[in-house]
Amino acid sequence: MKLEERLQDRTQWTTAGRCPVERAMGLVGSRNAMLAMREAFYGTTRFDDFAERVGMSPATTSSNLKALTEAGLLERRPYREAGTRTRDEYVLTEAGVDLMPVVLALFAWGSRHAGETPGVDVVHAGCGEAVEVRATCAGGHQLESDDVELRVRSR
Amino acid sequence: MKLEERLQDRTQWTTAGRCPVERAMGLVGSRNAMLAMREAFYGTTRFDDFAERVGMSPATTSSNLKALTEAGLLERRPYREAGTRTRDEYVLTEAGVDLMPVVLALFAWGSRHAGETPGVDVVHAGCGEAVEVRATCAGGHQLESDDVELRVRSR
DNA sequence: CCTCTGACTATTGTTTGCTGAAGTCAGACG
DNA sequence: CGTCTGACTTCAGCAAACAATAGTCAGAGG
Repeated sequence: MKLEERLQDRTQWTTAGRCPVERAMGLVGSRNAMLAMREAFYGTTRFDDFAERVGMSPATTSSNLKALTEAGLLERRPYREAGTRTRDEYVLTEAGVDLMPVVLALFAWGSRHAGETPGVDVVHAGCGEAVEVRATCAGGHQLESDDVELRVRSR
Repeated sequence: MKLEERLQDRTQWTTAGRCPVERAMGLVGSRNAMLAMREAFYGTTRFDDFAERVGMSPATTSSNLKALTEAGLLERRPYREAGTRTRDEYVLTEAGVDLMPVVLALFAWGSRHAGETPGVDVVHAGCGEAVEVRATCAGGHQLESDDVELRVRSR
């Protein structure tokens, strides 16, 4: 990765919450919060299912779902099954869906580098090929590490 | 995201460290560990620079760099500046470079959804266009959330 | 009205991540 | 030989994340 000249001295601007990576990690930076988002992508919507599938206590489930809802990644929506009362389910918002590249990139990295064979793959539903997460520019060109540059926002 | 039929009942397989996302979060799941990786992408290699730019104490810096090195994301390499003694620097390994999509995806998501304007953009060094992180299949097709499916690994 | 279920909340205690300050250690240089 | 610097390590302590258990609460069904 390259840095624009005036960013070379980065002791100043990287700290103190200026970095988007840092702010993102503040929201989904704990293990269970990220796993809750993973579950949301897997289609989980109910409180007890989040708790069981992530393997976290109800208290942790409650605080994580609340934090993710307040951050705008999940939305509470009332639903009703026949013969039961109205309940709330947690569904992904647009901002939540936007986090999918992060989760898929973690999945891909974990499959390649973190220990034993996972047993589960993420594939393109159409062609069955493995899903990869790549950086592209607006033109659609694939980028390598060296093609990426950090710049101060122009305006 | 879709799930293969035999994965529909996922109370079993999602827990107990079977998921690559979970294993990945075990390594870079803390805020400072991820920020240390961000710094490595920004070109930081020295102990004190990691500490200052991430904003973490030397103790935390030490344990994070050690953990990342043991996990194979960073590598210690001796270097020498004229007139000083030999020192070690921390450089990205191949596995470390592979994590770039995760960091870029967090950067992109944070820029769009996490609060104030970041002031810094990631762009394609060649054309200056913003970098996006997208899921693609091996054929290179861009995938939306609905195009992605989870399957049990065949062999 | 009582029970049952899904969805929580509250309490207690433990573990992990982190900070701040102080100390160590190797070797270049005066 | 003593100092200085970069790169750590050690220690004490705090705060957040988390687990385990128990309790609450709303409403449908009996």
